Amino acid sequence: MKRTHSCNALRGADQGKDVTLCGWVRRRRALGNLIFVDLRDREGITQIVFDPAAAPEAYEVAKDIRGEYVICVNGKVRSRGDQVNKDLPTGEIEVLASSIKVFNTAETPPFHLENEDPTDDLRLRYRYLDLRRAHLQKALGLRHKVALAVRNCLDSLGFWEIETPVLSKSTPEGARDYLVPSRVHHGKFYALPQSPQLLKQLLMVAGMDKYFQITRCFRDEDLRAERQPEFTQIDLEMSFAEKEDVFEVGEAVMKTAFATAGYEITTPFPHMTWQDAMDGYGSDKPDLRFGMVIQNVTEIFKGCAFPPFASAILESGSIRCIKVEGGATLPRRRLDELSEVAKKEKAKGIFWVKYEAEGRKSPMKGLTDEEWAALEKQLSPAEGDLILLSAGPALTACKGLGAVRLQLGAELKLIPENTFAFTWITDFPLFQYSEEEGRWVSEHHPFTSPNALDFDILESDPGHVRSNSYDLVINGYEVGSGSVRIHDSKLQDRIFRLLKLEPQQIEDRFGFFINALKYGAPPHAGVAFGLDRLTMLLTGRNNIRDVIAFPKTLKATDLMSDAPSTVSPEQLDELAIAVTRTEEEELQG
RNA sequence: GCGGGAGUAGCUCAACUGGUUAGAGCGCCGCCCUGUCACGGCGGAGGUUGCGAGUUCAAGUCUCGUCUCUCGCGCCA
Repeated sequence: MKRTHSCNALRGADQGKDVTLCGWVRRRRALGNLIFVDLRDREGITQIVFDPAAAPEAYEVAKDIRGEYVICVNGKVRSRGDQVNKDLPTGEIEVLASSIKVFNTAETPPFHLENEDPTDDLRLRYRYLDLRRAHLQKALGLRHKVALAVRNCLDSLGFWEIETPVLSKSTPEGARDYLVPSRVHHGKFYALPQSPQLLKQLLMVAGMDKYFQITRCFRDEDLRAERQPEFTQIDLEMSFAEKEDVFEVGEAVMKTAFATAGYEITTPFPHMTWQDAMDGYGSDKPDLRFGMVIQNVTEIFKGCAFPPFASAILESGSIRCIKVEGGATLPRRRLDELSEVAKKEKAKGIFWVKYEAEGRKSPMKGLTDEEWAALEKQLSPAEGDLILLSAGPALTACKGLGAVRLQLGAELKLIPENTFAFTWITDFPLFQYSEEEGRWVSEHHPFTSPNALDFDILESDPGHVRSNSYDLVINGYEVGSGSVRIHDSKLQDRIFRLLKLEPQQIEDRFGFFINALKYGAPPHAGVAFGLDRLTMLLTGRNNIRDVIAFPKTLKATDLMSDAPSTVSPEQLDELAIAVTRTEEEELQG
């Protein structure tokens, strides 16, 4: 029996057709001498009827089928008359079975495929069953469509998809690498790419002009809800391009991706400097779906007698605040909790002012009438509002309030559903001082071009050098990241030296790359978008696992196949590798 | 590495202040039922309360340790 239709294909107009459907038994309902089966495949559900009067042999077989059996049914489409099932696209019809073939039986699944998500470990252990569930089938279908549309979009813009190796060279600046031992060269290792960064730049040197690749990247770092050890990037690079050119391409890609999911979006996207993002939202990935912008009120409290403010200003700190509309109803206990949230970001805790019917209420004592008046002039609080203030170094005060802002945004339901707020964040600092390593390290990666305006302070004031880089932020998620690259080997060398890399280290790790820059490297720029996070946003989920077929746990294990696992002594010997301690030994102490 | 949450029947959960034989819904098995679609009715099976110690006359419940999953911080150029 060859399948003629999907389980979501048949409609009222198909009445009388002979069809063959294949799929899984979603549910069987036996009513004495009549059996209904909901047959499910990737596309949808069709009701099958087994009637002993019409097909006694098929009916006998159908008596014994159970949930998740794999069957093929031959039959005739017929109308359900006035018994339409409005919940199904195929609800107007059913198929009266004339014959049935059972391809395979199935054990009772360990969880209900129709209900809410069961616990995560169970889902991952039986991922092949979890994937039969509608939301995952939809997500993977959409992911495919998005990737396809993006490929076509980039092709139409003149980009070529070029593959780069997965077995590549370790580049210890940045995230931990996944290593692959070499059998041929004992003691040497390949690394799985954290991104195809250097190779795509070399493709620019090679004259490929416009490159893209939808490719897997690997980072051996601790995981989060939106972070997996291996993930897929829409990676692209273009020659003779400035950041505006990358924005244009990136916006075209986003427009295509969102259109695939049925969302019309507006381009170009707004821009915001890193400094403005930190000042206004306390984050380099601000969620712009709601307001509650952080304000600077330092000027108002210059010379203030309130000790926490006075000492903050004395230490050249800053006083920042947010106005929480309708927040005056928050109980004292909740305000204390929010203060803890701010403290987790190393802020000093927050002070509050409530505007109630009886008037202003606040534990802050010793503020003058002028100071109150100035604060209220700037924030114009209405009755029922709450003002939260944080004093201290500007960055930590903002980060603390930013964390509070996010919690309140969710708690007070200020975040509209099904909306997308896009922003390019620009002008990141190029370097960040690492106390741990006692040197400046790249904020982004060491191939990022500094802002030309800051060339002359590169060595003298590295902390204030801005980079020619940009992130695409959507709804508080970093969905893309890119930069204009350094294409001058002398400048690249200067950056490496500034990062205190030894000449020998530079030569060993990046020598081939610096060398390539000497052979006619064009100016170039690029960006990479996270396909997983993008699809996650498009499906309205908040976990990346829901758009990946076979994801790993937060501890980077695969519960289904039990990877990672031990290997045989023979395998290790062939690689000249000795395991000095195992997880089990470490656990025993 | 740090902090929070969860772990009780196949699944989702309940079990008060430590106290009877650890329950419910769904699922599963059997019988009945010709228009169901979360079918219905009757009956039944099913438990090492994650694991290990401890306190107690008595532990699902309290204490300590540990494992797994998860959320966040650090980390993630």
